[in-house]
Amino acid sequence: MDVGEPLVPAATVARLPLYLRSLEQLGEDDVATVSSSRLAELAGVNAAKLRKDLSHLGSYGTRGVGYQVPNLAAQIRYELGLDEVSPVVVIGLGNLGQALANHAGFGDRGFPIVALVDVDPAKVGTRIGSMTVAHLDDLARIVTAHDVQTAIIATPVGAAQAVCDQAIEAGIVSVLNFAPTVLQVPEGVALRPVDLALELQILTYYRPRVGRRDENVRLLG
Amino acid sequence: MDVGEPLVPAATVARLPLYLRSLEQLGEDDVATVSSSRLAELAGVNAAKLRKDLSHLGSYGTRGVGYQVPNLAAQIRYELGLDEVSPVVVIGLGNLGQALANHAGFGDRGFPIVALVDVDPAKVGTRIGSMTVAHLDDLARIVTAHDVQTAIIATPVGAAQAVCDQAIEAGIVSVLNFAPTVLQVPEGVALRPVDLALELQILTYYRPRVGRRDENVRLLG
DNA sequence: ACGACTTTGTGAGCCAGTTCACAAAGGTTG
DNA sequence: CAACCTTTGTGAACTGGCTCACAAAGTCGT
Repeated sequence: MDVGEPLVPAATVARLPLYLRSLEQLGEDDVATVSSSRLAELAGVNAAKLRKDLSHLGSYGTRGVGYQVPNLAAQIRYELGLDEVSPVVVIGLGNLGQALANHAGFGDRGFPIVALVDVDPAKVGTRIGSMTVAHLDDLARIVTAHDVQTAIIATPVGAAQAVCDQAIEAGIVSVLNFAPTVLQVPEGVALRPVDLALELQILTYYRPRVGRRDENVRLLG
Repeated sequence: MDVGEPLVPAATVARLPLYLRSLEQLGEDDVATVSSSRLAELAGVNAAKLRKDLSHLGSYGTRGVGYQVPNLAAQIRYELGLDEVSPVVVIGLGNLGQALANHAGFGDRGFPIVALVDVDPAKVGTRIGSMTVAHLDDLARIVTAHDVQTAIIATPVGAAQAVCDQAIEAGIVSVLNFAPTVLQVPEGVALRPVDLALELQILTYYRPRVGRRDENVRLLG
């Protein structure tokens, strides 16, 4: 477990930010150390799973005591690549895009939004929050100027693939897609889809309903 | 595979809305029938997996032809419980909450937002889109009046658990949580967390980086 | 009516991820 | 300093989900 570089399983990677979130909350309360069982409780996962997850990043807790809160947080940040700030561009400024542009949660957690882009002439040039909307054609210039690697796509479905292609062409290597459609990206580009209505649809299945087996009604990852 | 009621695996349930989305797109183009391989391609999954998923809902395709598009869509809708419209209330009208309130994607897909709720006196009484913001204290009344079962929580972290408890008290049985914190809900209430910054953090791990193993750079569910 | 072709539905094997349970490691106390 | 207590790190068993591959079922052209 430390040959070359240990490979972290996808399921673990998806949970590391969750642990980090809890650790940051603990840090704000000046808690110096935390046990796996307590941290697992905060993160809403099983303690054994948490320990196994942490073992993948070669983390050192102290037996009998637990983990150093700031220490472990730093290790997770390093592993995820969060040790430096990642500027983000938002593409598509409909309702959702505008909200995401204003959403403080991104900047607070290391993803400042540094540019906004759209194609609609009615939107280009207007100000949203403290930024001016640029035209999609300027994307390549913006990406280079701000060294942006991450794009949030919030365009209509019809435009999403073309916009995505253009963003990758401009140098984007990491895409968070809010358009409810499947995007194709070349090898070497990271993509994550987020479909808000789809989440509600999943919830609906688990919502208790009459005349249906409802044993499996519970919370889910 | 049809004794009593077949139980659908969680992984399958999470994909059904994805299939439905593709089917609805096909339907708009008046495509009558689709093969598993084509549908799988559209949904971005493996064809065998798609067929196994559909087999869980006892769906009948025709060998040599494929699936009837409207038919299969209806079956998935039924299985998920989407055969009737589910009104939703948004709680917490900061930046994100306001955007979600205006987001057309919910109403379009069967989840009309029928009420907005906040505690801030500066917000209560103001209009957002076509709705007036009500006070959190009115939640129980609203839930009963509109027969709302689903709440979207978009409050700050500090308020989220209390608000969630209150919503459940008021009769909510299905919660989509945008506050970046773990919520506890009683048995019988369905909960799904959505943490937008967390998605970016996961992306960051898979984004190609120098001086790091980067073999596993690809798209992920 | 029959043969060629397409595509489904699924058994079997496989792989990843989860849980269990415990030995080893460190701290702490008398 | 030794016995005790807590908590980690992990091997081993297990579970669920994924993929493969193919027989069965159906269509379509002739």
